[in-house]
Amino acid sequence: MAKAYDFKATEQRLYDWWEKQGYFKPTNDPNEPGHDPSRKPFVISIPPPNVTGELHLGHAMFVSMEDLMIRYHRMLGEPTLWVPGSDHAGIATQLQVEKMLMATEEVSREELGREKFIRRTWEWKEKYGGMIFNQIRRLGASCDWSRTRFTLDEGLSRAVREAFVCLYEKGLIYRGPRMINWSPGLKTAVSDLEVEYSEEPGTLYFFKYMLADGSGEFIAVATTRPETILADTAVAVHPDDPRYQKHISKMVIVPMLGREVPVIADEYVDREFGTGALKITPGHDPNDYAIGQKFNLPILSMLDESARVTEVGGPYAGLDRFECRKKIWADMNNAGLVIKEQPYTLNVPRTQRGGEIVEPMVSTQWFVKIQPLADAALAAVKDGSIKIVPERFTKVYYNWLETIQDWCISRQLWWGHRIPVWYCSQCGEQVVSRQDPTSCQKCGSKVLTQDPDVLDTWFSSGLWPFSTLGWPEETPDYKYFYPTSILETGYDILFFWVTRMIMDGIEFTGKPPFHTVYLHGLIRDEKGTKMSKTKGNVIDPLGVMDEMGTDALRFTLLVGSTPGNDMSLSVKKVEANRNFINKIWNAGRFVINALPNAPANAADKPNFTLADRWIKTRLDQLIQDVDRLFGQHQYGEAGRQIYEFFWSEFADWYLEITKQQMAAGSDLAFHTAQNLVVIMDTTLRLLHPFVPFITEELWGILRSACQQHPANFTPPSGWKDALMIADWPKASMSTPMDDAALEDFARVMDIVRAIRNYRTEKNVKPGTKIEAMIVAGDKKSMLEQQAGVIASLAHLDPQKVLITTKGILTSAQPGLVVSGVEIYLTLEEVINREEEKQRMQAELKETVDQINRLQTLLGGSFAERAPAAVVEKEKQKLDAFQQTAEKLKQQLHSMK
RNA sequence: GGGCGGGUAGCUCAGUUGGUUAGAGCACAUCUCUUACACAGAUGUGGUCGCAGGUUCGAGUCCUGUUCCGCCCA
Repeated sequence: MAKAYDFKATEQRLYDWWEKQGYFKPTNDPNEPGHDPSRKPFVISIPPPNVTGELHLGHAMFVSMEDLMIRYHRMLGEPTLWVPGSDHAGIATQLQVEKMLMATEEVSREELGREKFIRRTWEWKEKYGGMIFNQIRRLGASCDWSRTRFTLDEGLSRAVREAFVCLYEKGLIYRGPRMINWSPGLKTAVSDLEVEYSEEPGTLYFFKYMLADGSGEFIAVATTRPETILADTAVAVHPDDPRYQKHISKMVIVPMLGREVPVIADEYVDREFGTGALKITPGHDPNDYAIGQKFNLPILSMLDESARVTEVGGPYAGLDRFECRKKIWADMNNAGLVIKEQPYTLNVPRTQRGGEIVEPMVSTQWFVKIQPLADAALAAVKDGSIKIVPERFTKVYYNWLETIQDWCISRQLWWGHRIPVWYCSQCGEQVVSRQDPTSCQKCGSKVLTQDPDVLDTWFSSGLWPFSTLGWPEETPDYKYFYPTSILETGYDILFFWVTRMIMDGIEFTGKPPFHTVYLHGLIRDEKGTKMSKTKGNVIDPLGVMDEMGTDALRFTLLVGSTPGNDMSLSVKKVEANRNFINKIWNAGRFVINALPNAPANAADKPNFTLADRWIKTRLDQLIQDVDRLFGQHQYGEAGRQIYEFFWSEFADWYLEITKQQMAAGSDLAFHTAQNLVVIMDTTLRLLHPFVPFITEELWGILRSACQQHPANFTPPSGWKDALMIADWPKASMSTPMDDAALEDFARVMDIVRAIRNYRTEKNVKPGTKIEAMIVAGDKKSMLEQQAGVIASLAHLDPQKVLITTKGILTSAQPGLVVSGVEIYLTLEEVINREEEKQRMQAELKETVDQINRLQTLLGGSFAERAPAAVVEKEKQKLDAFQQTAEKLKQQLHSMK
């Protein structure tokens, strides 16, 4: 075995082997004979990455997290399925392909035409769409690739149609002109969720709305967008505002256009803002739209799909929206209508993709009437059918669903699921159909035109947990694996995706699509800022894996994060975990190399040493803790505990001690070897969901090393063909735990640490073996048995370690007092009596401080009110401190 | 404006039924190539747990207020 773990020589090989062996496929497959439907499966559907996507840390996070869950449940023996797939990402993909076509062939989408463009996009998808999957494989993802799905596949497209038609038939989908968010660059509508607001410096423009009665009076109005004056259809004031009451119901003149519009009164108007008078543009502002509806105002659209001024804008027609703003303001200035300008912070709506300014516009689009679906989704969480982890997101979920608006689902794109609606050019009938119709159902005309729009990508993603399993067909997969178990994803797509899946799941299948939603945090750079390409602070997970290995990255992501909280990632952290991986390797190497040195068999039953008992007890505790933490979705904490156990207890202490036990030969060596195998095997199992590669590799070597040994050292559950399908550990020992072993070993550790500390303080070379006497009182026999252990770990001369009941000092030697025992080290050459006295006095002072603290504590109401066990614990501490103080005093006295 | 999260060692972060001397990694200092590992071992330095109150025998942990940072929603 190599001295350091070589992940490069391991990862790909193991992954291919796992896959070839079929381990990623579920056991108890419903499509195979002998399927038992009563066994409960564990199922996750992957959050589908975009086909355009390249692996980033967000992917690495969810893959690591979900693979952990999947591997854990697989080892628990459950039929386990992780369904992979990707989504077609309408806008992103279309943009990418357009860009590519422009760059390589200088041809635009429009020049190519819809059909050809779609064909080219499919070609592009076939070529590059699998890239992300290969990158996900590198992370060790144990998903069932034979069940890979894509949202535009035939089956999933059928699901989309079914869903659309179902909703339509129930009256939950409608089409009509509404105020929507329009992206002039992409020339499509986007949903409310796809708009992000950013605070930006802008200007508040004050101007005059002249009264139409020729009186020369005017109403001063402030706006952030002067160009929209062109589409104003009213001026609104507050009904109780004394400044404007006299103007209510009069007409005013739209600047530059001369149209007359009414002055209306509505309590919506904020008297404090601007001048207290508001221009109303129902065609270009969501709030004004609502007022327009209320007062039945005409809606004027002064911008076209490219955000250029329409004929509504009269002389300004044809201008871009921002050019128009400048021009009209200049003209108004010349006309004496301008009052002033003042700096103002705007809340600018921008598209999530591309970042251009979104234009609120009235447009005819398709919508889902969402409230009925939202109500059901709310109920599912409220009644506990679905649990959200961490729980605090439940509130966010409620709040969003309670204030939800109808969902604009049509997009003016080509890449996506085309809306299954046809219009008859003869009679104007609207045909909504699961199958492409050949003739109009009303007049029989064969001249039908399909709606040109496609559906929002999230419309298909919302069906994902069941569409991937075959719905609307009642396939064996759907029947057995649906509903799924846990939905794991980042909290940033709680609204986009999670709530939609819940709504759709309940609506279409009658069941919540999963029982638990686990949300992880976002990954930021080491300064805690969001990673972005423009900032150049992106850490590429592939690069990290190339450098440090997959396991190091996975462990960092899994253990460095707590549920729902963002984490910052730095290469340093990954490096630390790379070191841990190497530690595992070397500990494993030690165990494996120890096996040939163990005798072929033992003459007697094991007579476990204190160290053996201690480590096994600790292992049992660990197993229990890990199970408990996994049960609470505290995966990171579980990983930290395994790490601590492995490094600070197993490797630092137990392995060191077994060197002696192995060297002793005979039965002790045999049972030690066996014990080493048990601990190693068990920790590898516990670690496997976190770091699958190193553990699988090492476990395989361990297994063959065991099998080469005459005694075989077979674990109770036998050797499986692979660790990834091996059994999850069970705590072996009965309760109560071996508390005596924990306590005694803690004492041994204290003694060893005290001696090491003292040696370092006195600059004793590690090679110098020193003589020691330990005055152990009633711990004599226990410590006598541990004398060898203490000697070797503390570098004492094993021939000259004396354990006694009482101190029999030949000379006044300085001693250490720890854990109720006194330690006298023979270090004549380095002893400075004054120094020693000072050290001991300092220790005594500290001890006395503790005694005082505890006496005060125990003398107060604590002793009466606190639980007896807690009080007892403190009493024991006091007792120990008192003994220590007594011993220190005696020693100081004898040094005089 | 409403909601949520965070503020713990120089840095990055754990600390989930409140238990009385608050942990890790990194960094730093000293020593050691002791036959698993220098991607290591040993030892050490370092914290009034944002601030102010409160509940409690006991608060990093619960409550109230407050400040700063971040996020989400409107």
